[in-house]
Amino acid sequence: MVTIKDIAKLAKVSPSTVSKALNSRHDVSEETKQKILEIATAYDFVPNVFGKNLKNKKTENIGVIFRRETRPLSGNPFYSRVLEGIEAELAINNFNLVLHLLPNDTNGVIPKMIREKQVDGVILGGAIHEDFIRNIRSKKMPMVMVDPKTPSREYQQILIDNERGAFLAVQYLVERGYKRIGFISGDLGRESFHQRFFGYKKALKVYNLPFEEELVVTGDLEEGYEHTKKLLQLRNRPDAIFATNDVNAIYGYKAAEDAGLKIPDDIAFVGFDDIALAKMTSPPLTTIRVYKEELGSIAVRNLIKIINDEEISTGNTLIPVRLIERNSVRDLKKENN
Amino acid sequence: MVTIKDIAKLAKVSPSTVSKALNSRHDVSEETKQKILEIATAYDFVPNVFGKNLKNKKTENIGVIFRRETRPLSGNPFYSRVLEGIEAELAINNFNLVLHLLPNDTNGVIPKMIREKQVDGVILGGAIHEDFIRNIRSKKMPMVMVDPKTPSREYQQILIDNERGAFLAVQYLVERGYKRIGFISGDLGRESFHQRFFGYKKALKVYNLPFEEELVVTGDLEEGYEHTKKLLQLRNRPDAIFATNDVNAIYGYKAAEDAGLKIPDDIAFVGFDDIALAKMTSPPLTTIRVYKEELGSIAVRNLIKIINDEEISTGNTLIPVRLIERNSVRDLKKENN
DNA sequence: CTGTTAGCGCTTTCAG
DNA sequence: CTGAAAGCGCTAACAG
Repeated sequence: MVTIKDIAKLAKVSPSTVSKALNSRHDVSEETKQKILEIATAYDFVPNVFGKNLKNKKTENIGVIFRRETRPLSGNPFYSRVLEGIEAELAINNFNLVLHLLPNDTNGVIPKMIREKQVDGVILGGAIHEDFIRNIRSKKMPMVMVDPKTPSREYQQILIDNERGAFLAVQYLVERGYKRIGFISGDLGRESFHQRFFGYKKALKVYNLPFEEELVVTGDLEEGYEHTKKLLQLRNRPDAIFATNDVNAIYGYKAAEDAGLKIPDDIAFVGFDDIALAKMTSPPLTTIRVYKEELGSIAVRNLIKIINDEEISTGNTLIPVRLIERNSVRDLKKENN
Repeated sequence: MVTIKDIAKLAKVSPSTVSKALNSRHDVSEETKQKILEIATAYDFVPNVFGKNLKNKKTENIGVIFRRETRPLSGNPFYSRVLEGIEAELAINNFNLVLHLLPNDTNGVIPKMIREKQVDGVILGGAIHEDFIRNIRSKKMPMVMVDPKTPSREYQQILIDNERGAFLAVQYLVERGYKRIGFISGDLGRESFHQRFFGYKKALKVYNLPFEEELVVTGDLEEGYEHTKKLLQLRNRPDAIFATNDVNAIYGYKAAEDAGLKIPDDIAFVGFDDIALAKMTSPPLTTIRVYKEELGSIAVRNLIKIINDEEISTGNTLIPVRLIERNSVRDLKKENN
């Protein structure tokens, strides 16, 4: 292991001069700096992070904490994409990504990396328990939350434009002639779903459609099958279903098929998230695209700003969404002409 | 930030005694040790990793490097599960997980964590380029490879029992009366697929079925649609298809449907991997289950042994597989009676 | 512009 | 059994 001392000896200067040269300080002559840099590269010198960090109290590590979802289908396709966005952005900014997955039974144990202060900041994602968040915050660690379970003004949050996404979905259906639009969703206690519900109601109001309690079924993240079944058993069943996540929509497909209905001929579906699977189903699912990598990338950029004190550590960032048209909705109006 | 010095002062002993007490050295009296430990907990003392590591040259970090696949569907469902297995096992062993995803255009740049020696060892996964692996090995970093693209005896590999898996799949079909079994796969240059091909041929031989070149179609990871289509256009089309990964099988479903065939009535499918999606398709896919978390967990355990010099750094570990019976194959024999 | 000195927090001799 | 001293690799303050 070649150290700064070795380089100093080779360059016939003092270690501090080497340090200055390597860190592009201004109090070194261009000449010696060049010589030192040459030798450093020649000997493949890499500064020891631990020596460095002991001094500057910077780790160049960012912690990423996601909740591990029980059902692999629900959490993964979404969060693994967010993670990719985070990873790419961190790599660009020369940070290491230290990953920790939280067991579902949030046992409140603070992860090693936080306890031992091995990260300069942390990004949280998924339905993380409030107690855990409070624990982290008590450590005064810079932090950013991606798609939080509950809203808060006490730390930075990167949010999906859920309300608008839901509005777009319902609007799309209404404009194509659908009038009884079912709503199936995971627990509305989760902020994202709550906002999507709000967008759904808002669209109904804007288009003068009645809001009917019986068309709303919510519960577990992946109960789309049961939810859809319930809606289909109504005396006056919906002609379309808006699912607040794609996984639920896809389970809904199955319920519709089992009930002998053809999609989109007998019933239309619109999802939310645009997971990879959405375009592989038959028919491919019309859905609201969430820019998952973007969420991750913005989270990183904001966190870095907080760490560098360039930005206050609260406030929200809203990531836009977009409707992706596929084949799970037909245009009733066009066909009626 | 409370340091070992502070604790020393509070306990009225020297810093070195505190260090000994905290590390359960034997040259401290039980009495002082207890006192120190009490104070340490009372003041919520956590040793500074950087001070520690500067001394011991241990980082308590393990690097995990996966190749980021272009098509999210192919790599993710498999590797994100392996990653979960790795994470859980590392957490148990009190290591941090430092994640790095390799761009597809392996630009040969060594990740920061390796360059700066911030990890004690590294786990590689996915179709990683040979040059990159060589680069890492030149750093003399302990390493373990999960499901390697190419075999090697120069480092530890954690392998799936691919040959047996493929054998089981084909055997299952043969025993149910299938005689013309198509084989669709990603590139056979990838070791896992090559072994599955071997298992396929072996089973045919054991059951005295002819091996027919025209029934084998290989290529890109997710060309299952095209591959299946090609097989279905044969004058004498196969009565079953064995796909070396579930994603291909599921694309194959679509090709079969588009050709007006019912699964499993007109054609049977068996996949490989058992990704979460496999049981959600219609019909649910019979496939070979790979214990993905297990792969990750074993990788970690072996790597730790290598780091601790308890095990030589070469050799393979084979993870067993199992056939999961669902509804994409019917029993031709039973029905013929 | 350069080098000396001190110190980040911890561990490890080694003398007492 | 305890503590003083030295040092891991690096940086910063301050003389020169």
